[in-house]
Amino acid sequence: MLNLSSQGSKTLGQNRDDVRQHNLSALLRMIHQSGTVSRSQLTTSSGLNRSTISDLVSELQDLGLVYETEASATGVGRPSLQVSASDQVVAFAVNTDVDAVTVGVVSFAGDVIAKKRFPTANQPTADKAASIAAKLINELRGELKPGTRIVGVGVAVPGQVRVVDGVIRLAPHLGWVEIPFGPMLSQLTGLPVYVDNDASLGCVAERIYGNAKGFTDVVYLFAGSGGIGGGVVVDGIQLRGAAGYAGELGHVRISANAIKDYSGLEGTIESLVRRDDLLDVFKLYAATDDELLVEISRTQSAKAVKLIESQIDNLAAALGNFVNIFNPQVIILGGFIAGLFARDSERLLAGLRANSLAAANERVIIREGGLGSNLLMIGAALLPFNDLAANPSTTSLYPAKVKSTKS
Amino acid sequence: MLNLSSQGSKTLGQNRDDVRQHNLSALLRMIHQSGTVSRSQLTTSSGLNRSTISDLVSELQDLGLVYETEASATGVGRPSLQVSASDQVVAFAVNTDVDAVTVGVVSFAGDVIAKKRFPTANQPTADKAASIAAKLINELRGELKPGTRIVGVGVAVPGQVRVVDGVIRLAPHLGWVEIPFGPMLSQLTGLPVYVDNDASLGCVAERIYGNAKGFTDVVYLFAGSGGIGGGVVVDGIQLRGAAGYAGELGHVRISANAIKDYSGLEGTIESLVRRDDLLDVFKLYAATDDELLVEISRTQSAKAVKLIESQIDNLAAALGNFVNIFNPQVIILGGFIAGLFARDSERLLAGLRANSLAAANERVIIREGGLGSNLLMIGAALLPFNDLAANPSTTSLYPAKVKSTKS
DNA sequence: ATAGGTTTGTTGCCTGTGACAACATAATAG
DNA sequence: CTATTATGTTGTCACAGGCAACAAACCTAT
Repeated sequence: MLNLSSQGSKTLGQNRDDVRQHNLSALLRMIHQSGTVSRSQLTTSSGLNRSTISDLVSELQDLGLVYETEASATGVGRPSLQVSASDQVVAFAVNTDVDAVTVGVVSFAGDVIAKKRFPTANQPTADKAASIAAKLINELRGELKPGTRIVGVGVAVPGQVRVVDGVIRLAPHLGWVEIPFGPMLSQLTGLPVYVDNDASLGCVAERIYGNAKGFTDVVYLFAGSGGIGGGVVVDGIQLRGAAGYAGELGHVRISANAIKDYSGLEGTIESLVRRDDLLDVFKLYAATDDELLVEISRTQSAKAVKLIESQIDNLAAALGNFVNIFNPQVIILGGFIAGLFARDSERLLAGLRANSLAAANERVIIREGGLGSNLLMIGAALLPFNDLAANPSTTSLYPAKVKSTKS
Repeated sequence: MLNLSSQGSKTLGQNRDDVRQHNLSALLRMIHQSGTVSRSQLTTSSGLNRSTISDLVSELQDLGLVYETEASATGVGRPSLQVSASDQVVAFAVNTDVDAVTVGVVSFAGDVIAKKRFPTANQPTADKAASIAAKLINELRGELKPGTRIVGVGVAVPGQVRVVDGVIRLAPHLGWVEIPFGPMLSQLTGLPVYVDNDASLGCVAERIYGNAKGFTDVVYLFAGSGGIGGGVVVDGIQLRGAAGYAGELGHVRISANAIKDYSGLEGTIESLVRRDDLLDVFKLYAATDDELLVEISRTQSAKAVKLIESQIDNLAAALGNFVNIFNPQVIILGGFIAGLFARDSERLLAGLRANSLAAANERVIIREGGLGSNLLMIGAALLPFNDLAANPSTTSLYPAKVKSTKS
């Protein structure tokens, strides 16, 4: 019941059935990512014929994945029909964090319909987290409108995930090692479960719905209480590597410093740009990100400023590396490092220029993330949705109400 | 006359003509990369029907790109026809280096048919290099067998290249800045010219013909007198980035050290793992790579050993970063760093483990490059050949003998 | 040798898919 | 109200690949 998403298209040969699937899939992906598109837009951007689009869209409609509405006229000529992603098709998004398990319902149109957060006293064990997630999923499943169909469950985990089989190899903050979380949750819910690293999913979410929308080459860096995670999109495709561990940007070494990070590596960004250090200097304990960002932006304390400048310099060195390695169009910053950038963007940009090749850094755009608290819900839900978009006519969907418990 | 190779397949829609092109292209790529394949192998690995393969192969044959031969029987059943890449179709490969301009003739089958090296006293200017390259190309062009057809010219440059238009942004060792080398050479030869970074091309060459053959996720690192360059293949596709500057692995910072590398960046691998330092300690001046490798392998001098160990440790830190970032299946080392690995592979592997996440490093294979002195010839020739393979029926070829000079 | 089995090449026919053209429909412009 | 423009719809067509039947070339066994 565990699926692996096929994103790298290695179509060596292509028989004729594949063409239909490919076109169906391409259209569905466009509709999914836009939410709503007109049929004429689909025609122009796909290069297919009007009549073909008509045929394909009605097939997607028959599958219940999209619906058409008449649009009010905007110009000359007959107004084109608007095609929208169905809000009757949903995925569950799960985020297992140190202090809570969060489950959301995300529609195929990209909206977070519902969200439940279950706080935990300490880091939950994997078993505990799985049963909490399953419980929340079942509650939310019961609250769905009748007729709603479920694609599957996407899980965002702060750790290294073997994507093919949903095994969490190491989640240092949770203390999880070699946990087959995907199969576990699949067993409990009877739904297909997909698991990936949280920052990688954040990157993909920002690329499709957020501040990296429209770019093909994106570097994403997220810094939270659990260290620094990263994600990369190369030529429009998520960087996964051989087994799915690629994009561990927080553990990139930039210094011979012997301070270790949460995964035991020395001199990495994660070890040098620490949220706790900021909290210490501000004498804040257990602050929210918003409170921390306010302090970063307004502090005048010499000690705090010095720390901030040091963190900016280290961040700049790391970003310089990423620019040399990936030559991205845009770098998205999430978490408190976005605050560092906001505090002194000139210093960060100067450091970036000093640490990277001119040709590669001359056009890089640095931005904060744009998706806020729904980032991981949207990102995790993209896992099942991507699989649906890849095989629109063969992916099986699951009903809102559970009739019989099947494993 | 300057072409840009289309490797990232962003086929949103797909009309029916595209299918034929796609299949033709897929077959041709298989034949190109294998040199010779049987038709039955093409059938099984493409998934297409026997009759379709027959049809497609005869079209490729009509285009003069491949030819068929009868094979001696190897087992039960009718022996399958062998399909080979034509050796009547060639590309020129150019390498502009500090001490010479080298031009080779590479057949579509992957063999280096001829090679001419033109030594230069100092670093040549770009104009000089272009005219030398054009002269060598014209000489070699005259020596081609009649009937040979030319796909184009591929240029490997030690520097940052904007791939789309063949402009060399910065080649520090050559002292070239903002040189439209592609258009210049295209003007002089009347042939389409493709330009890319040398190490990136080396990576692709190793992946297709060398020691990374068959792998989809490859990191390549080459260290020579001109510093350290890198190339990356992700999910079977060359990492290029937004403008083609991606993969500058030599300029990745691993230390806060203030030593600058050839591009002016501090604390990078290129600044810490230097060929000149080794030459100094061995009291070698202007040694060849082979001589240097012998010294590295046999030296017992305490000072030399200490330097080697320090270089290995720095190399390990860099490779650890790449493992965390790319999660590759294999890392290929070229130049004198292959000698470092051979000298003490245990130390390098231990350092790699200390500097990367266990999940990502557990299956990495480290190897030396396998293509030797023809590496860059083969790599550069892949640029025009890739374009040919992408559009087999529409790419125009050029005759061996120049009838009229056309710009 | 000869027959039978196996694998592959070839040929003719069929099917599915998208292109295309003609027409219908719905908006704007005057 | 007509002309123009853009889009949806319908029927026909072309073409690529699948498929089945047959032929060809190899091996093995008797």
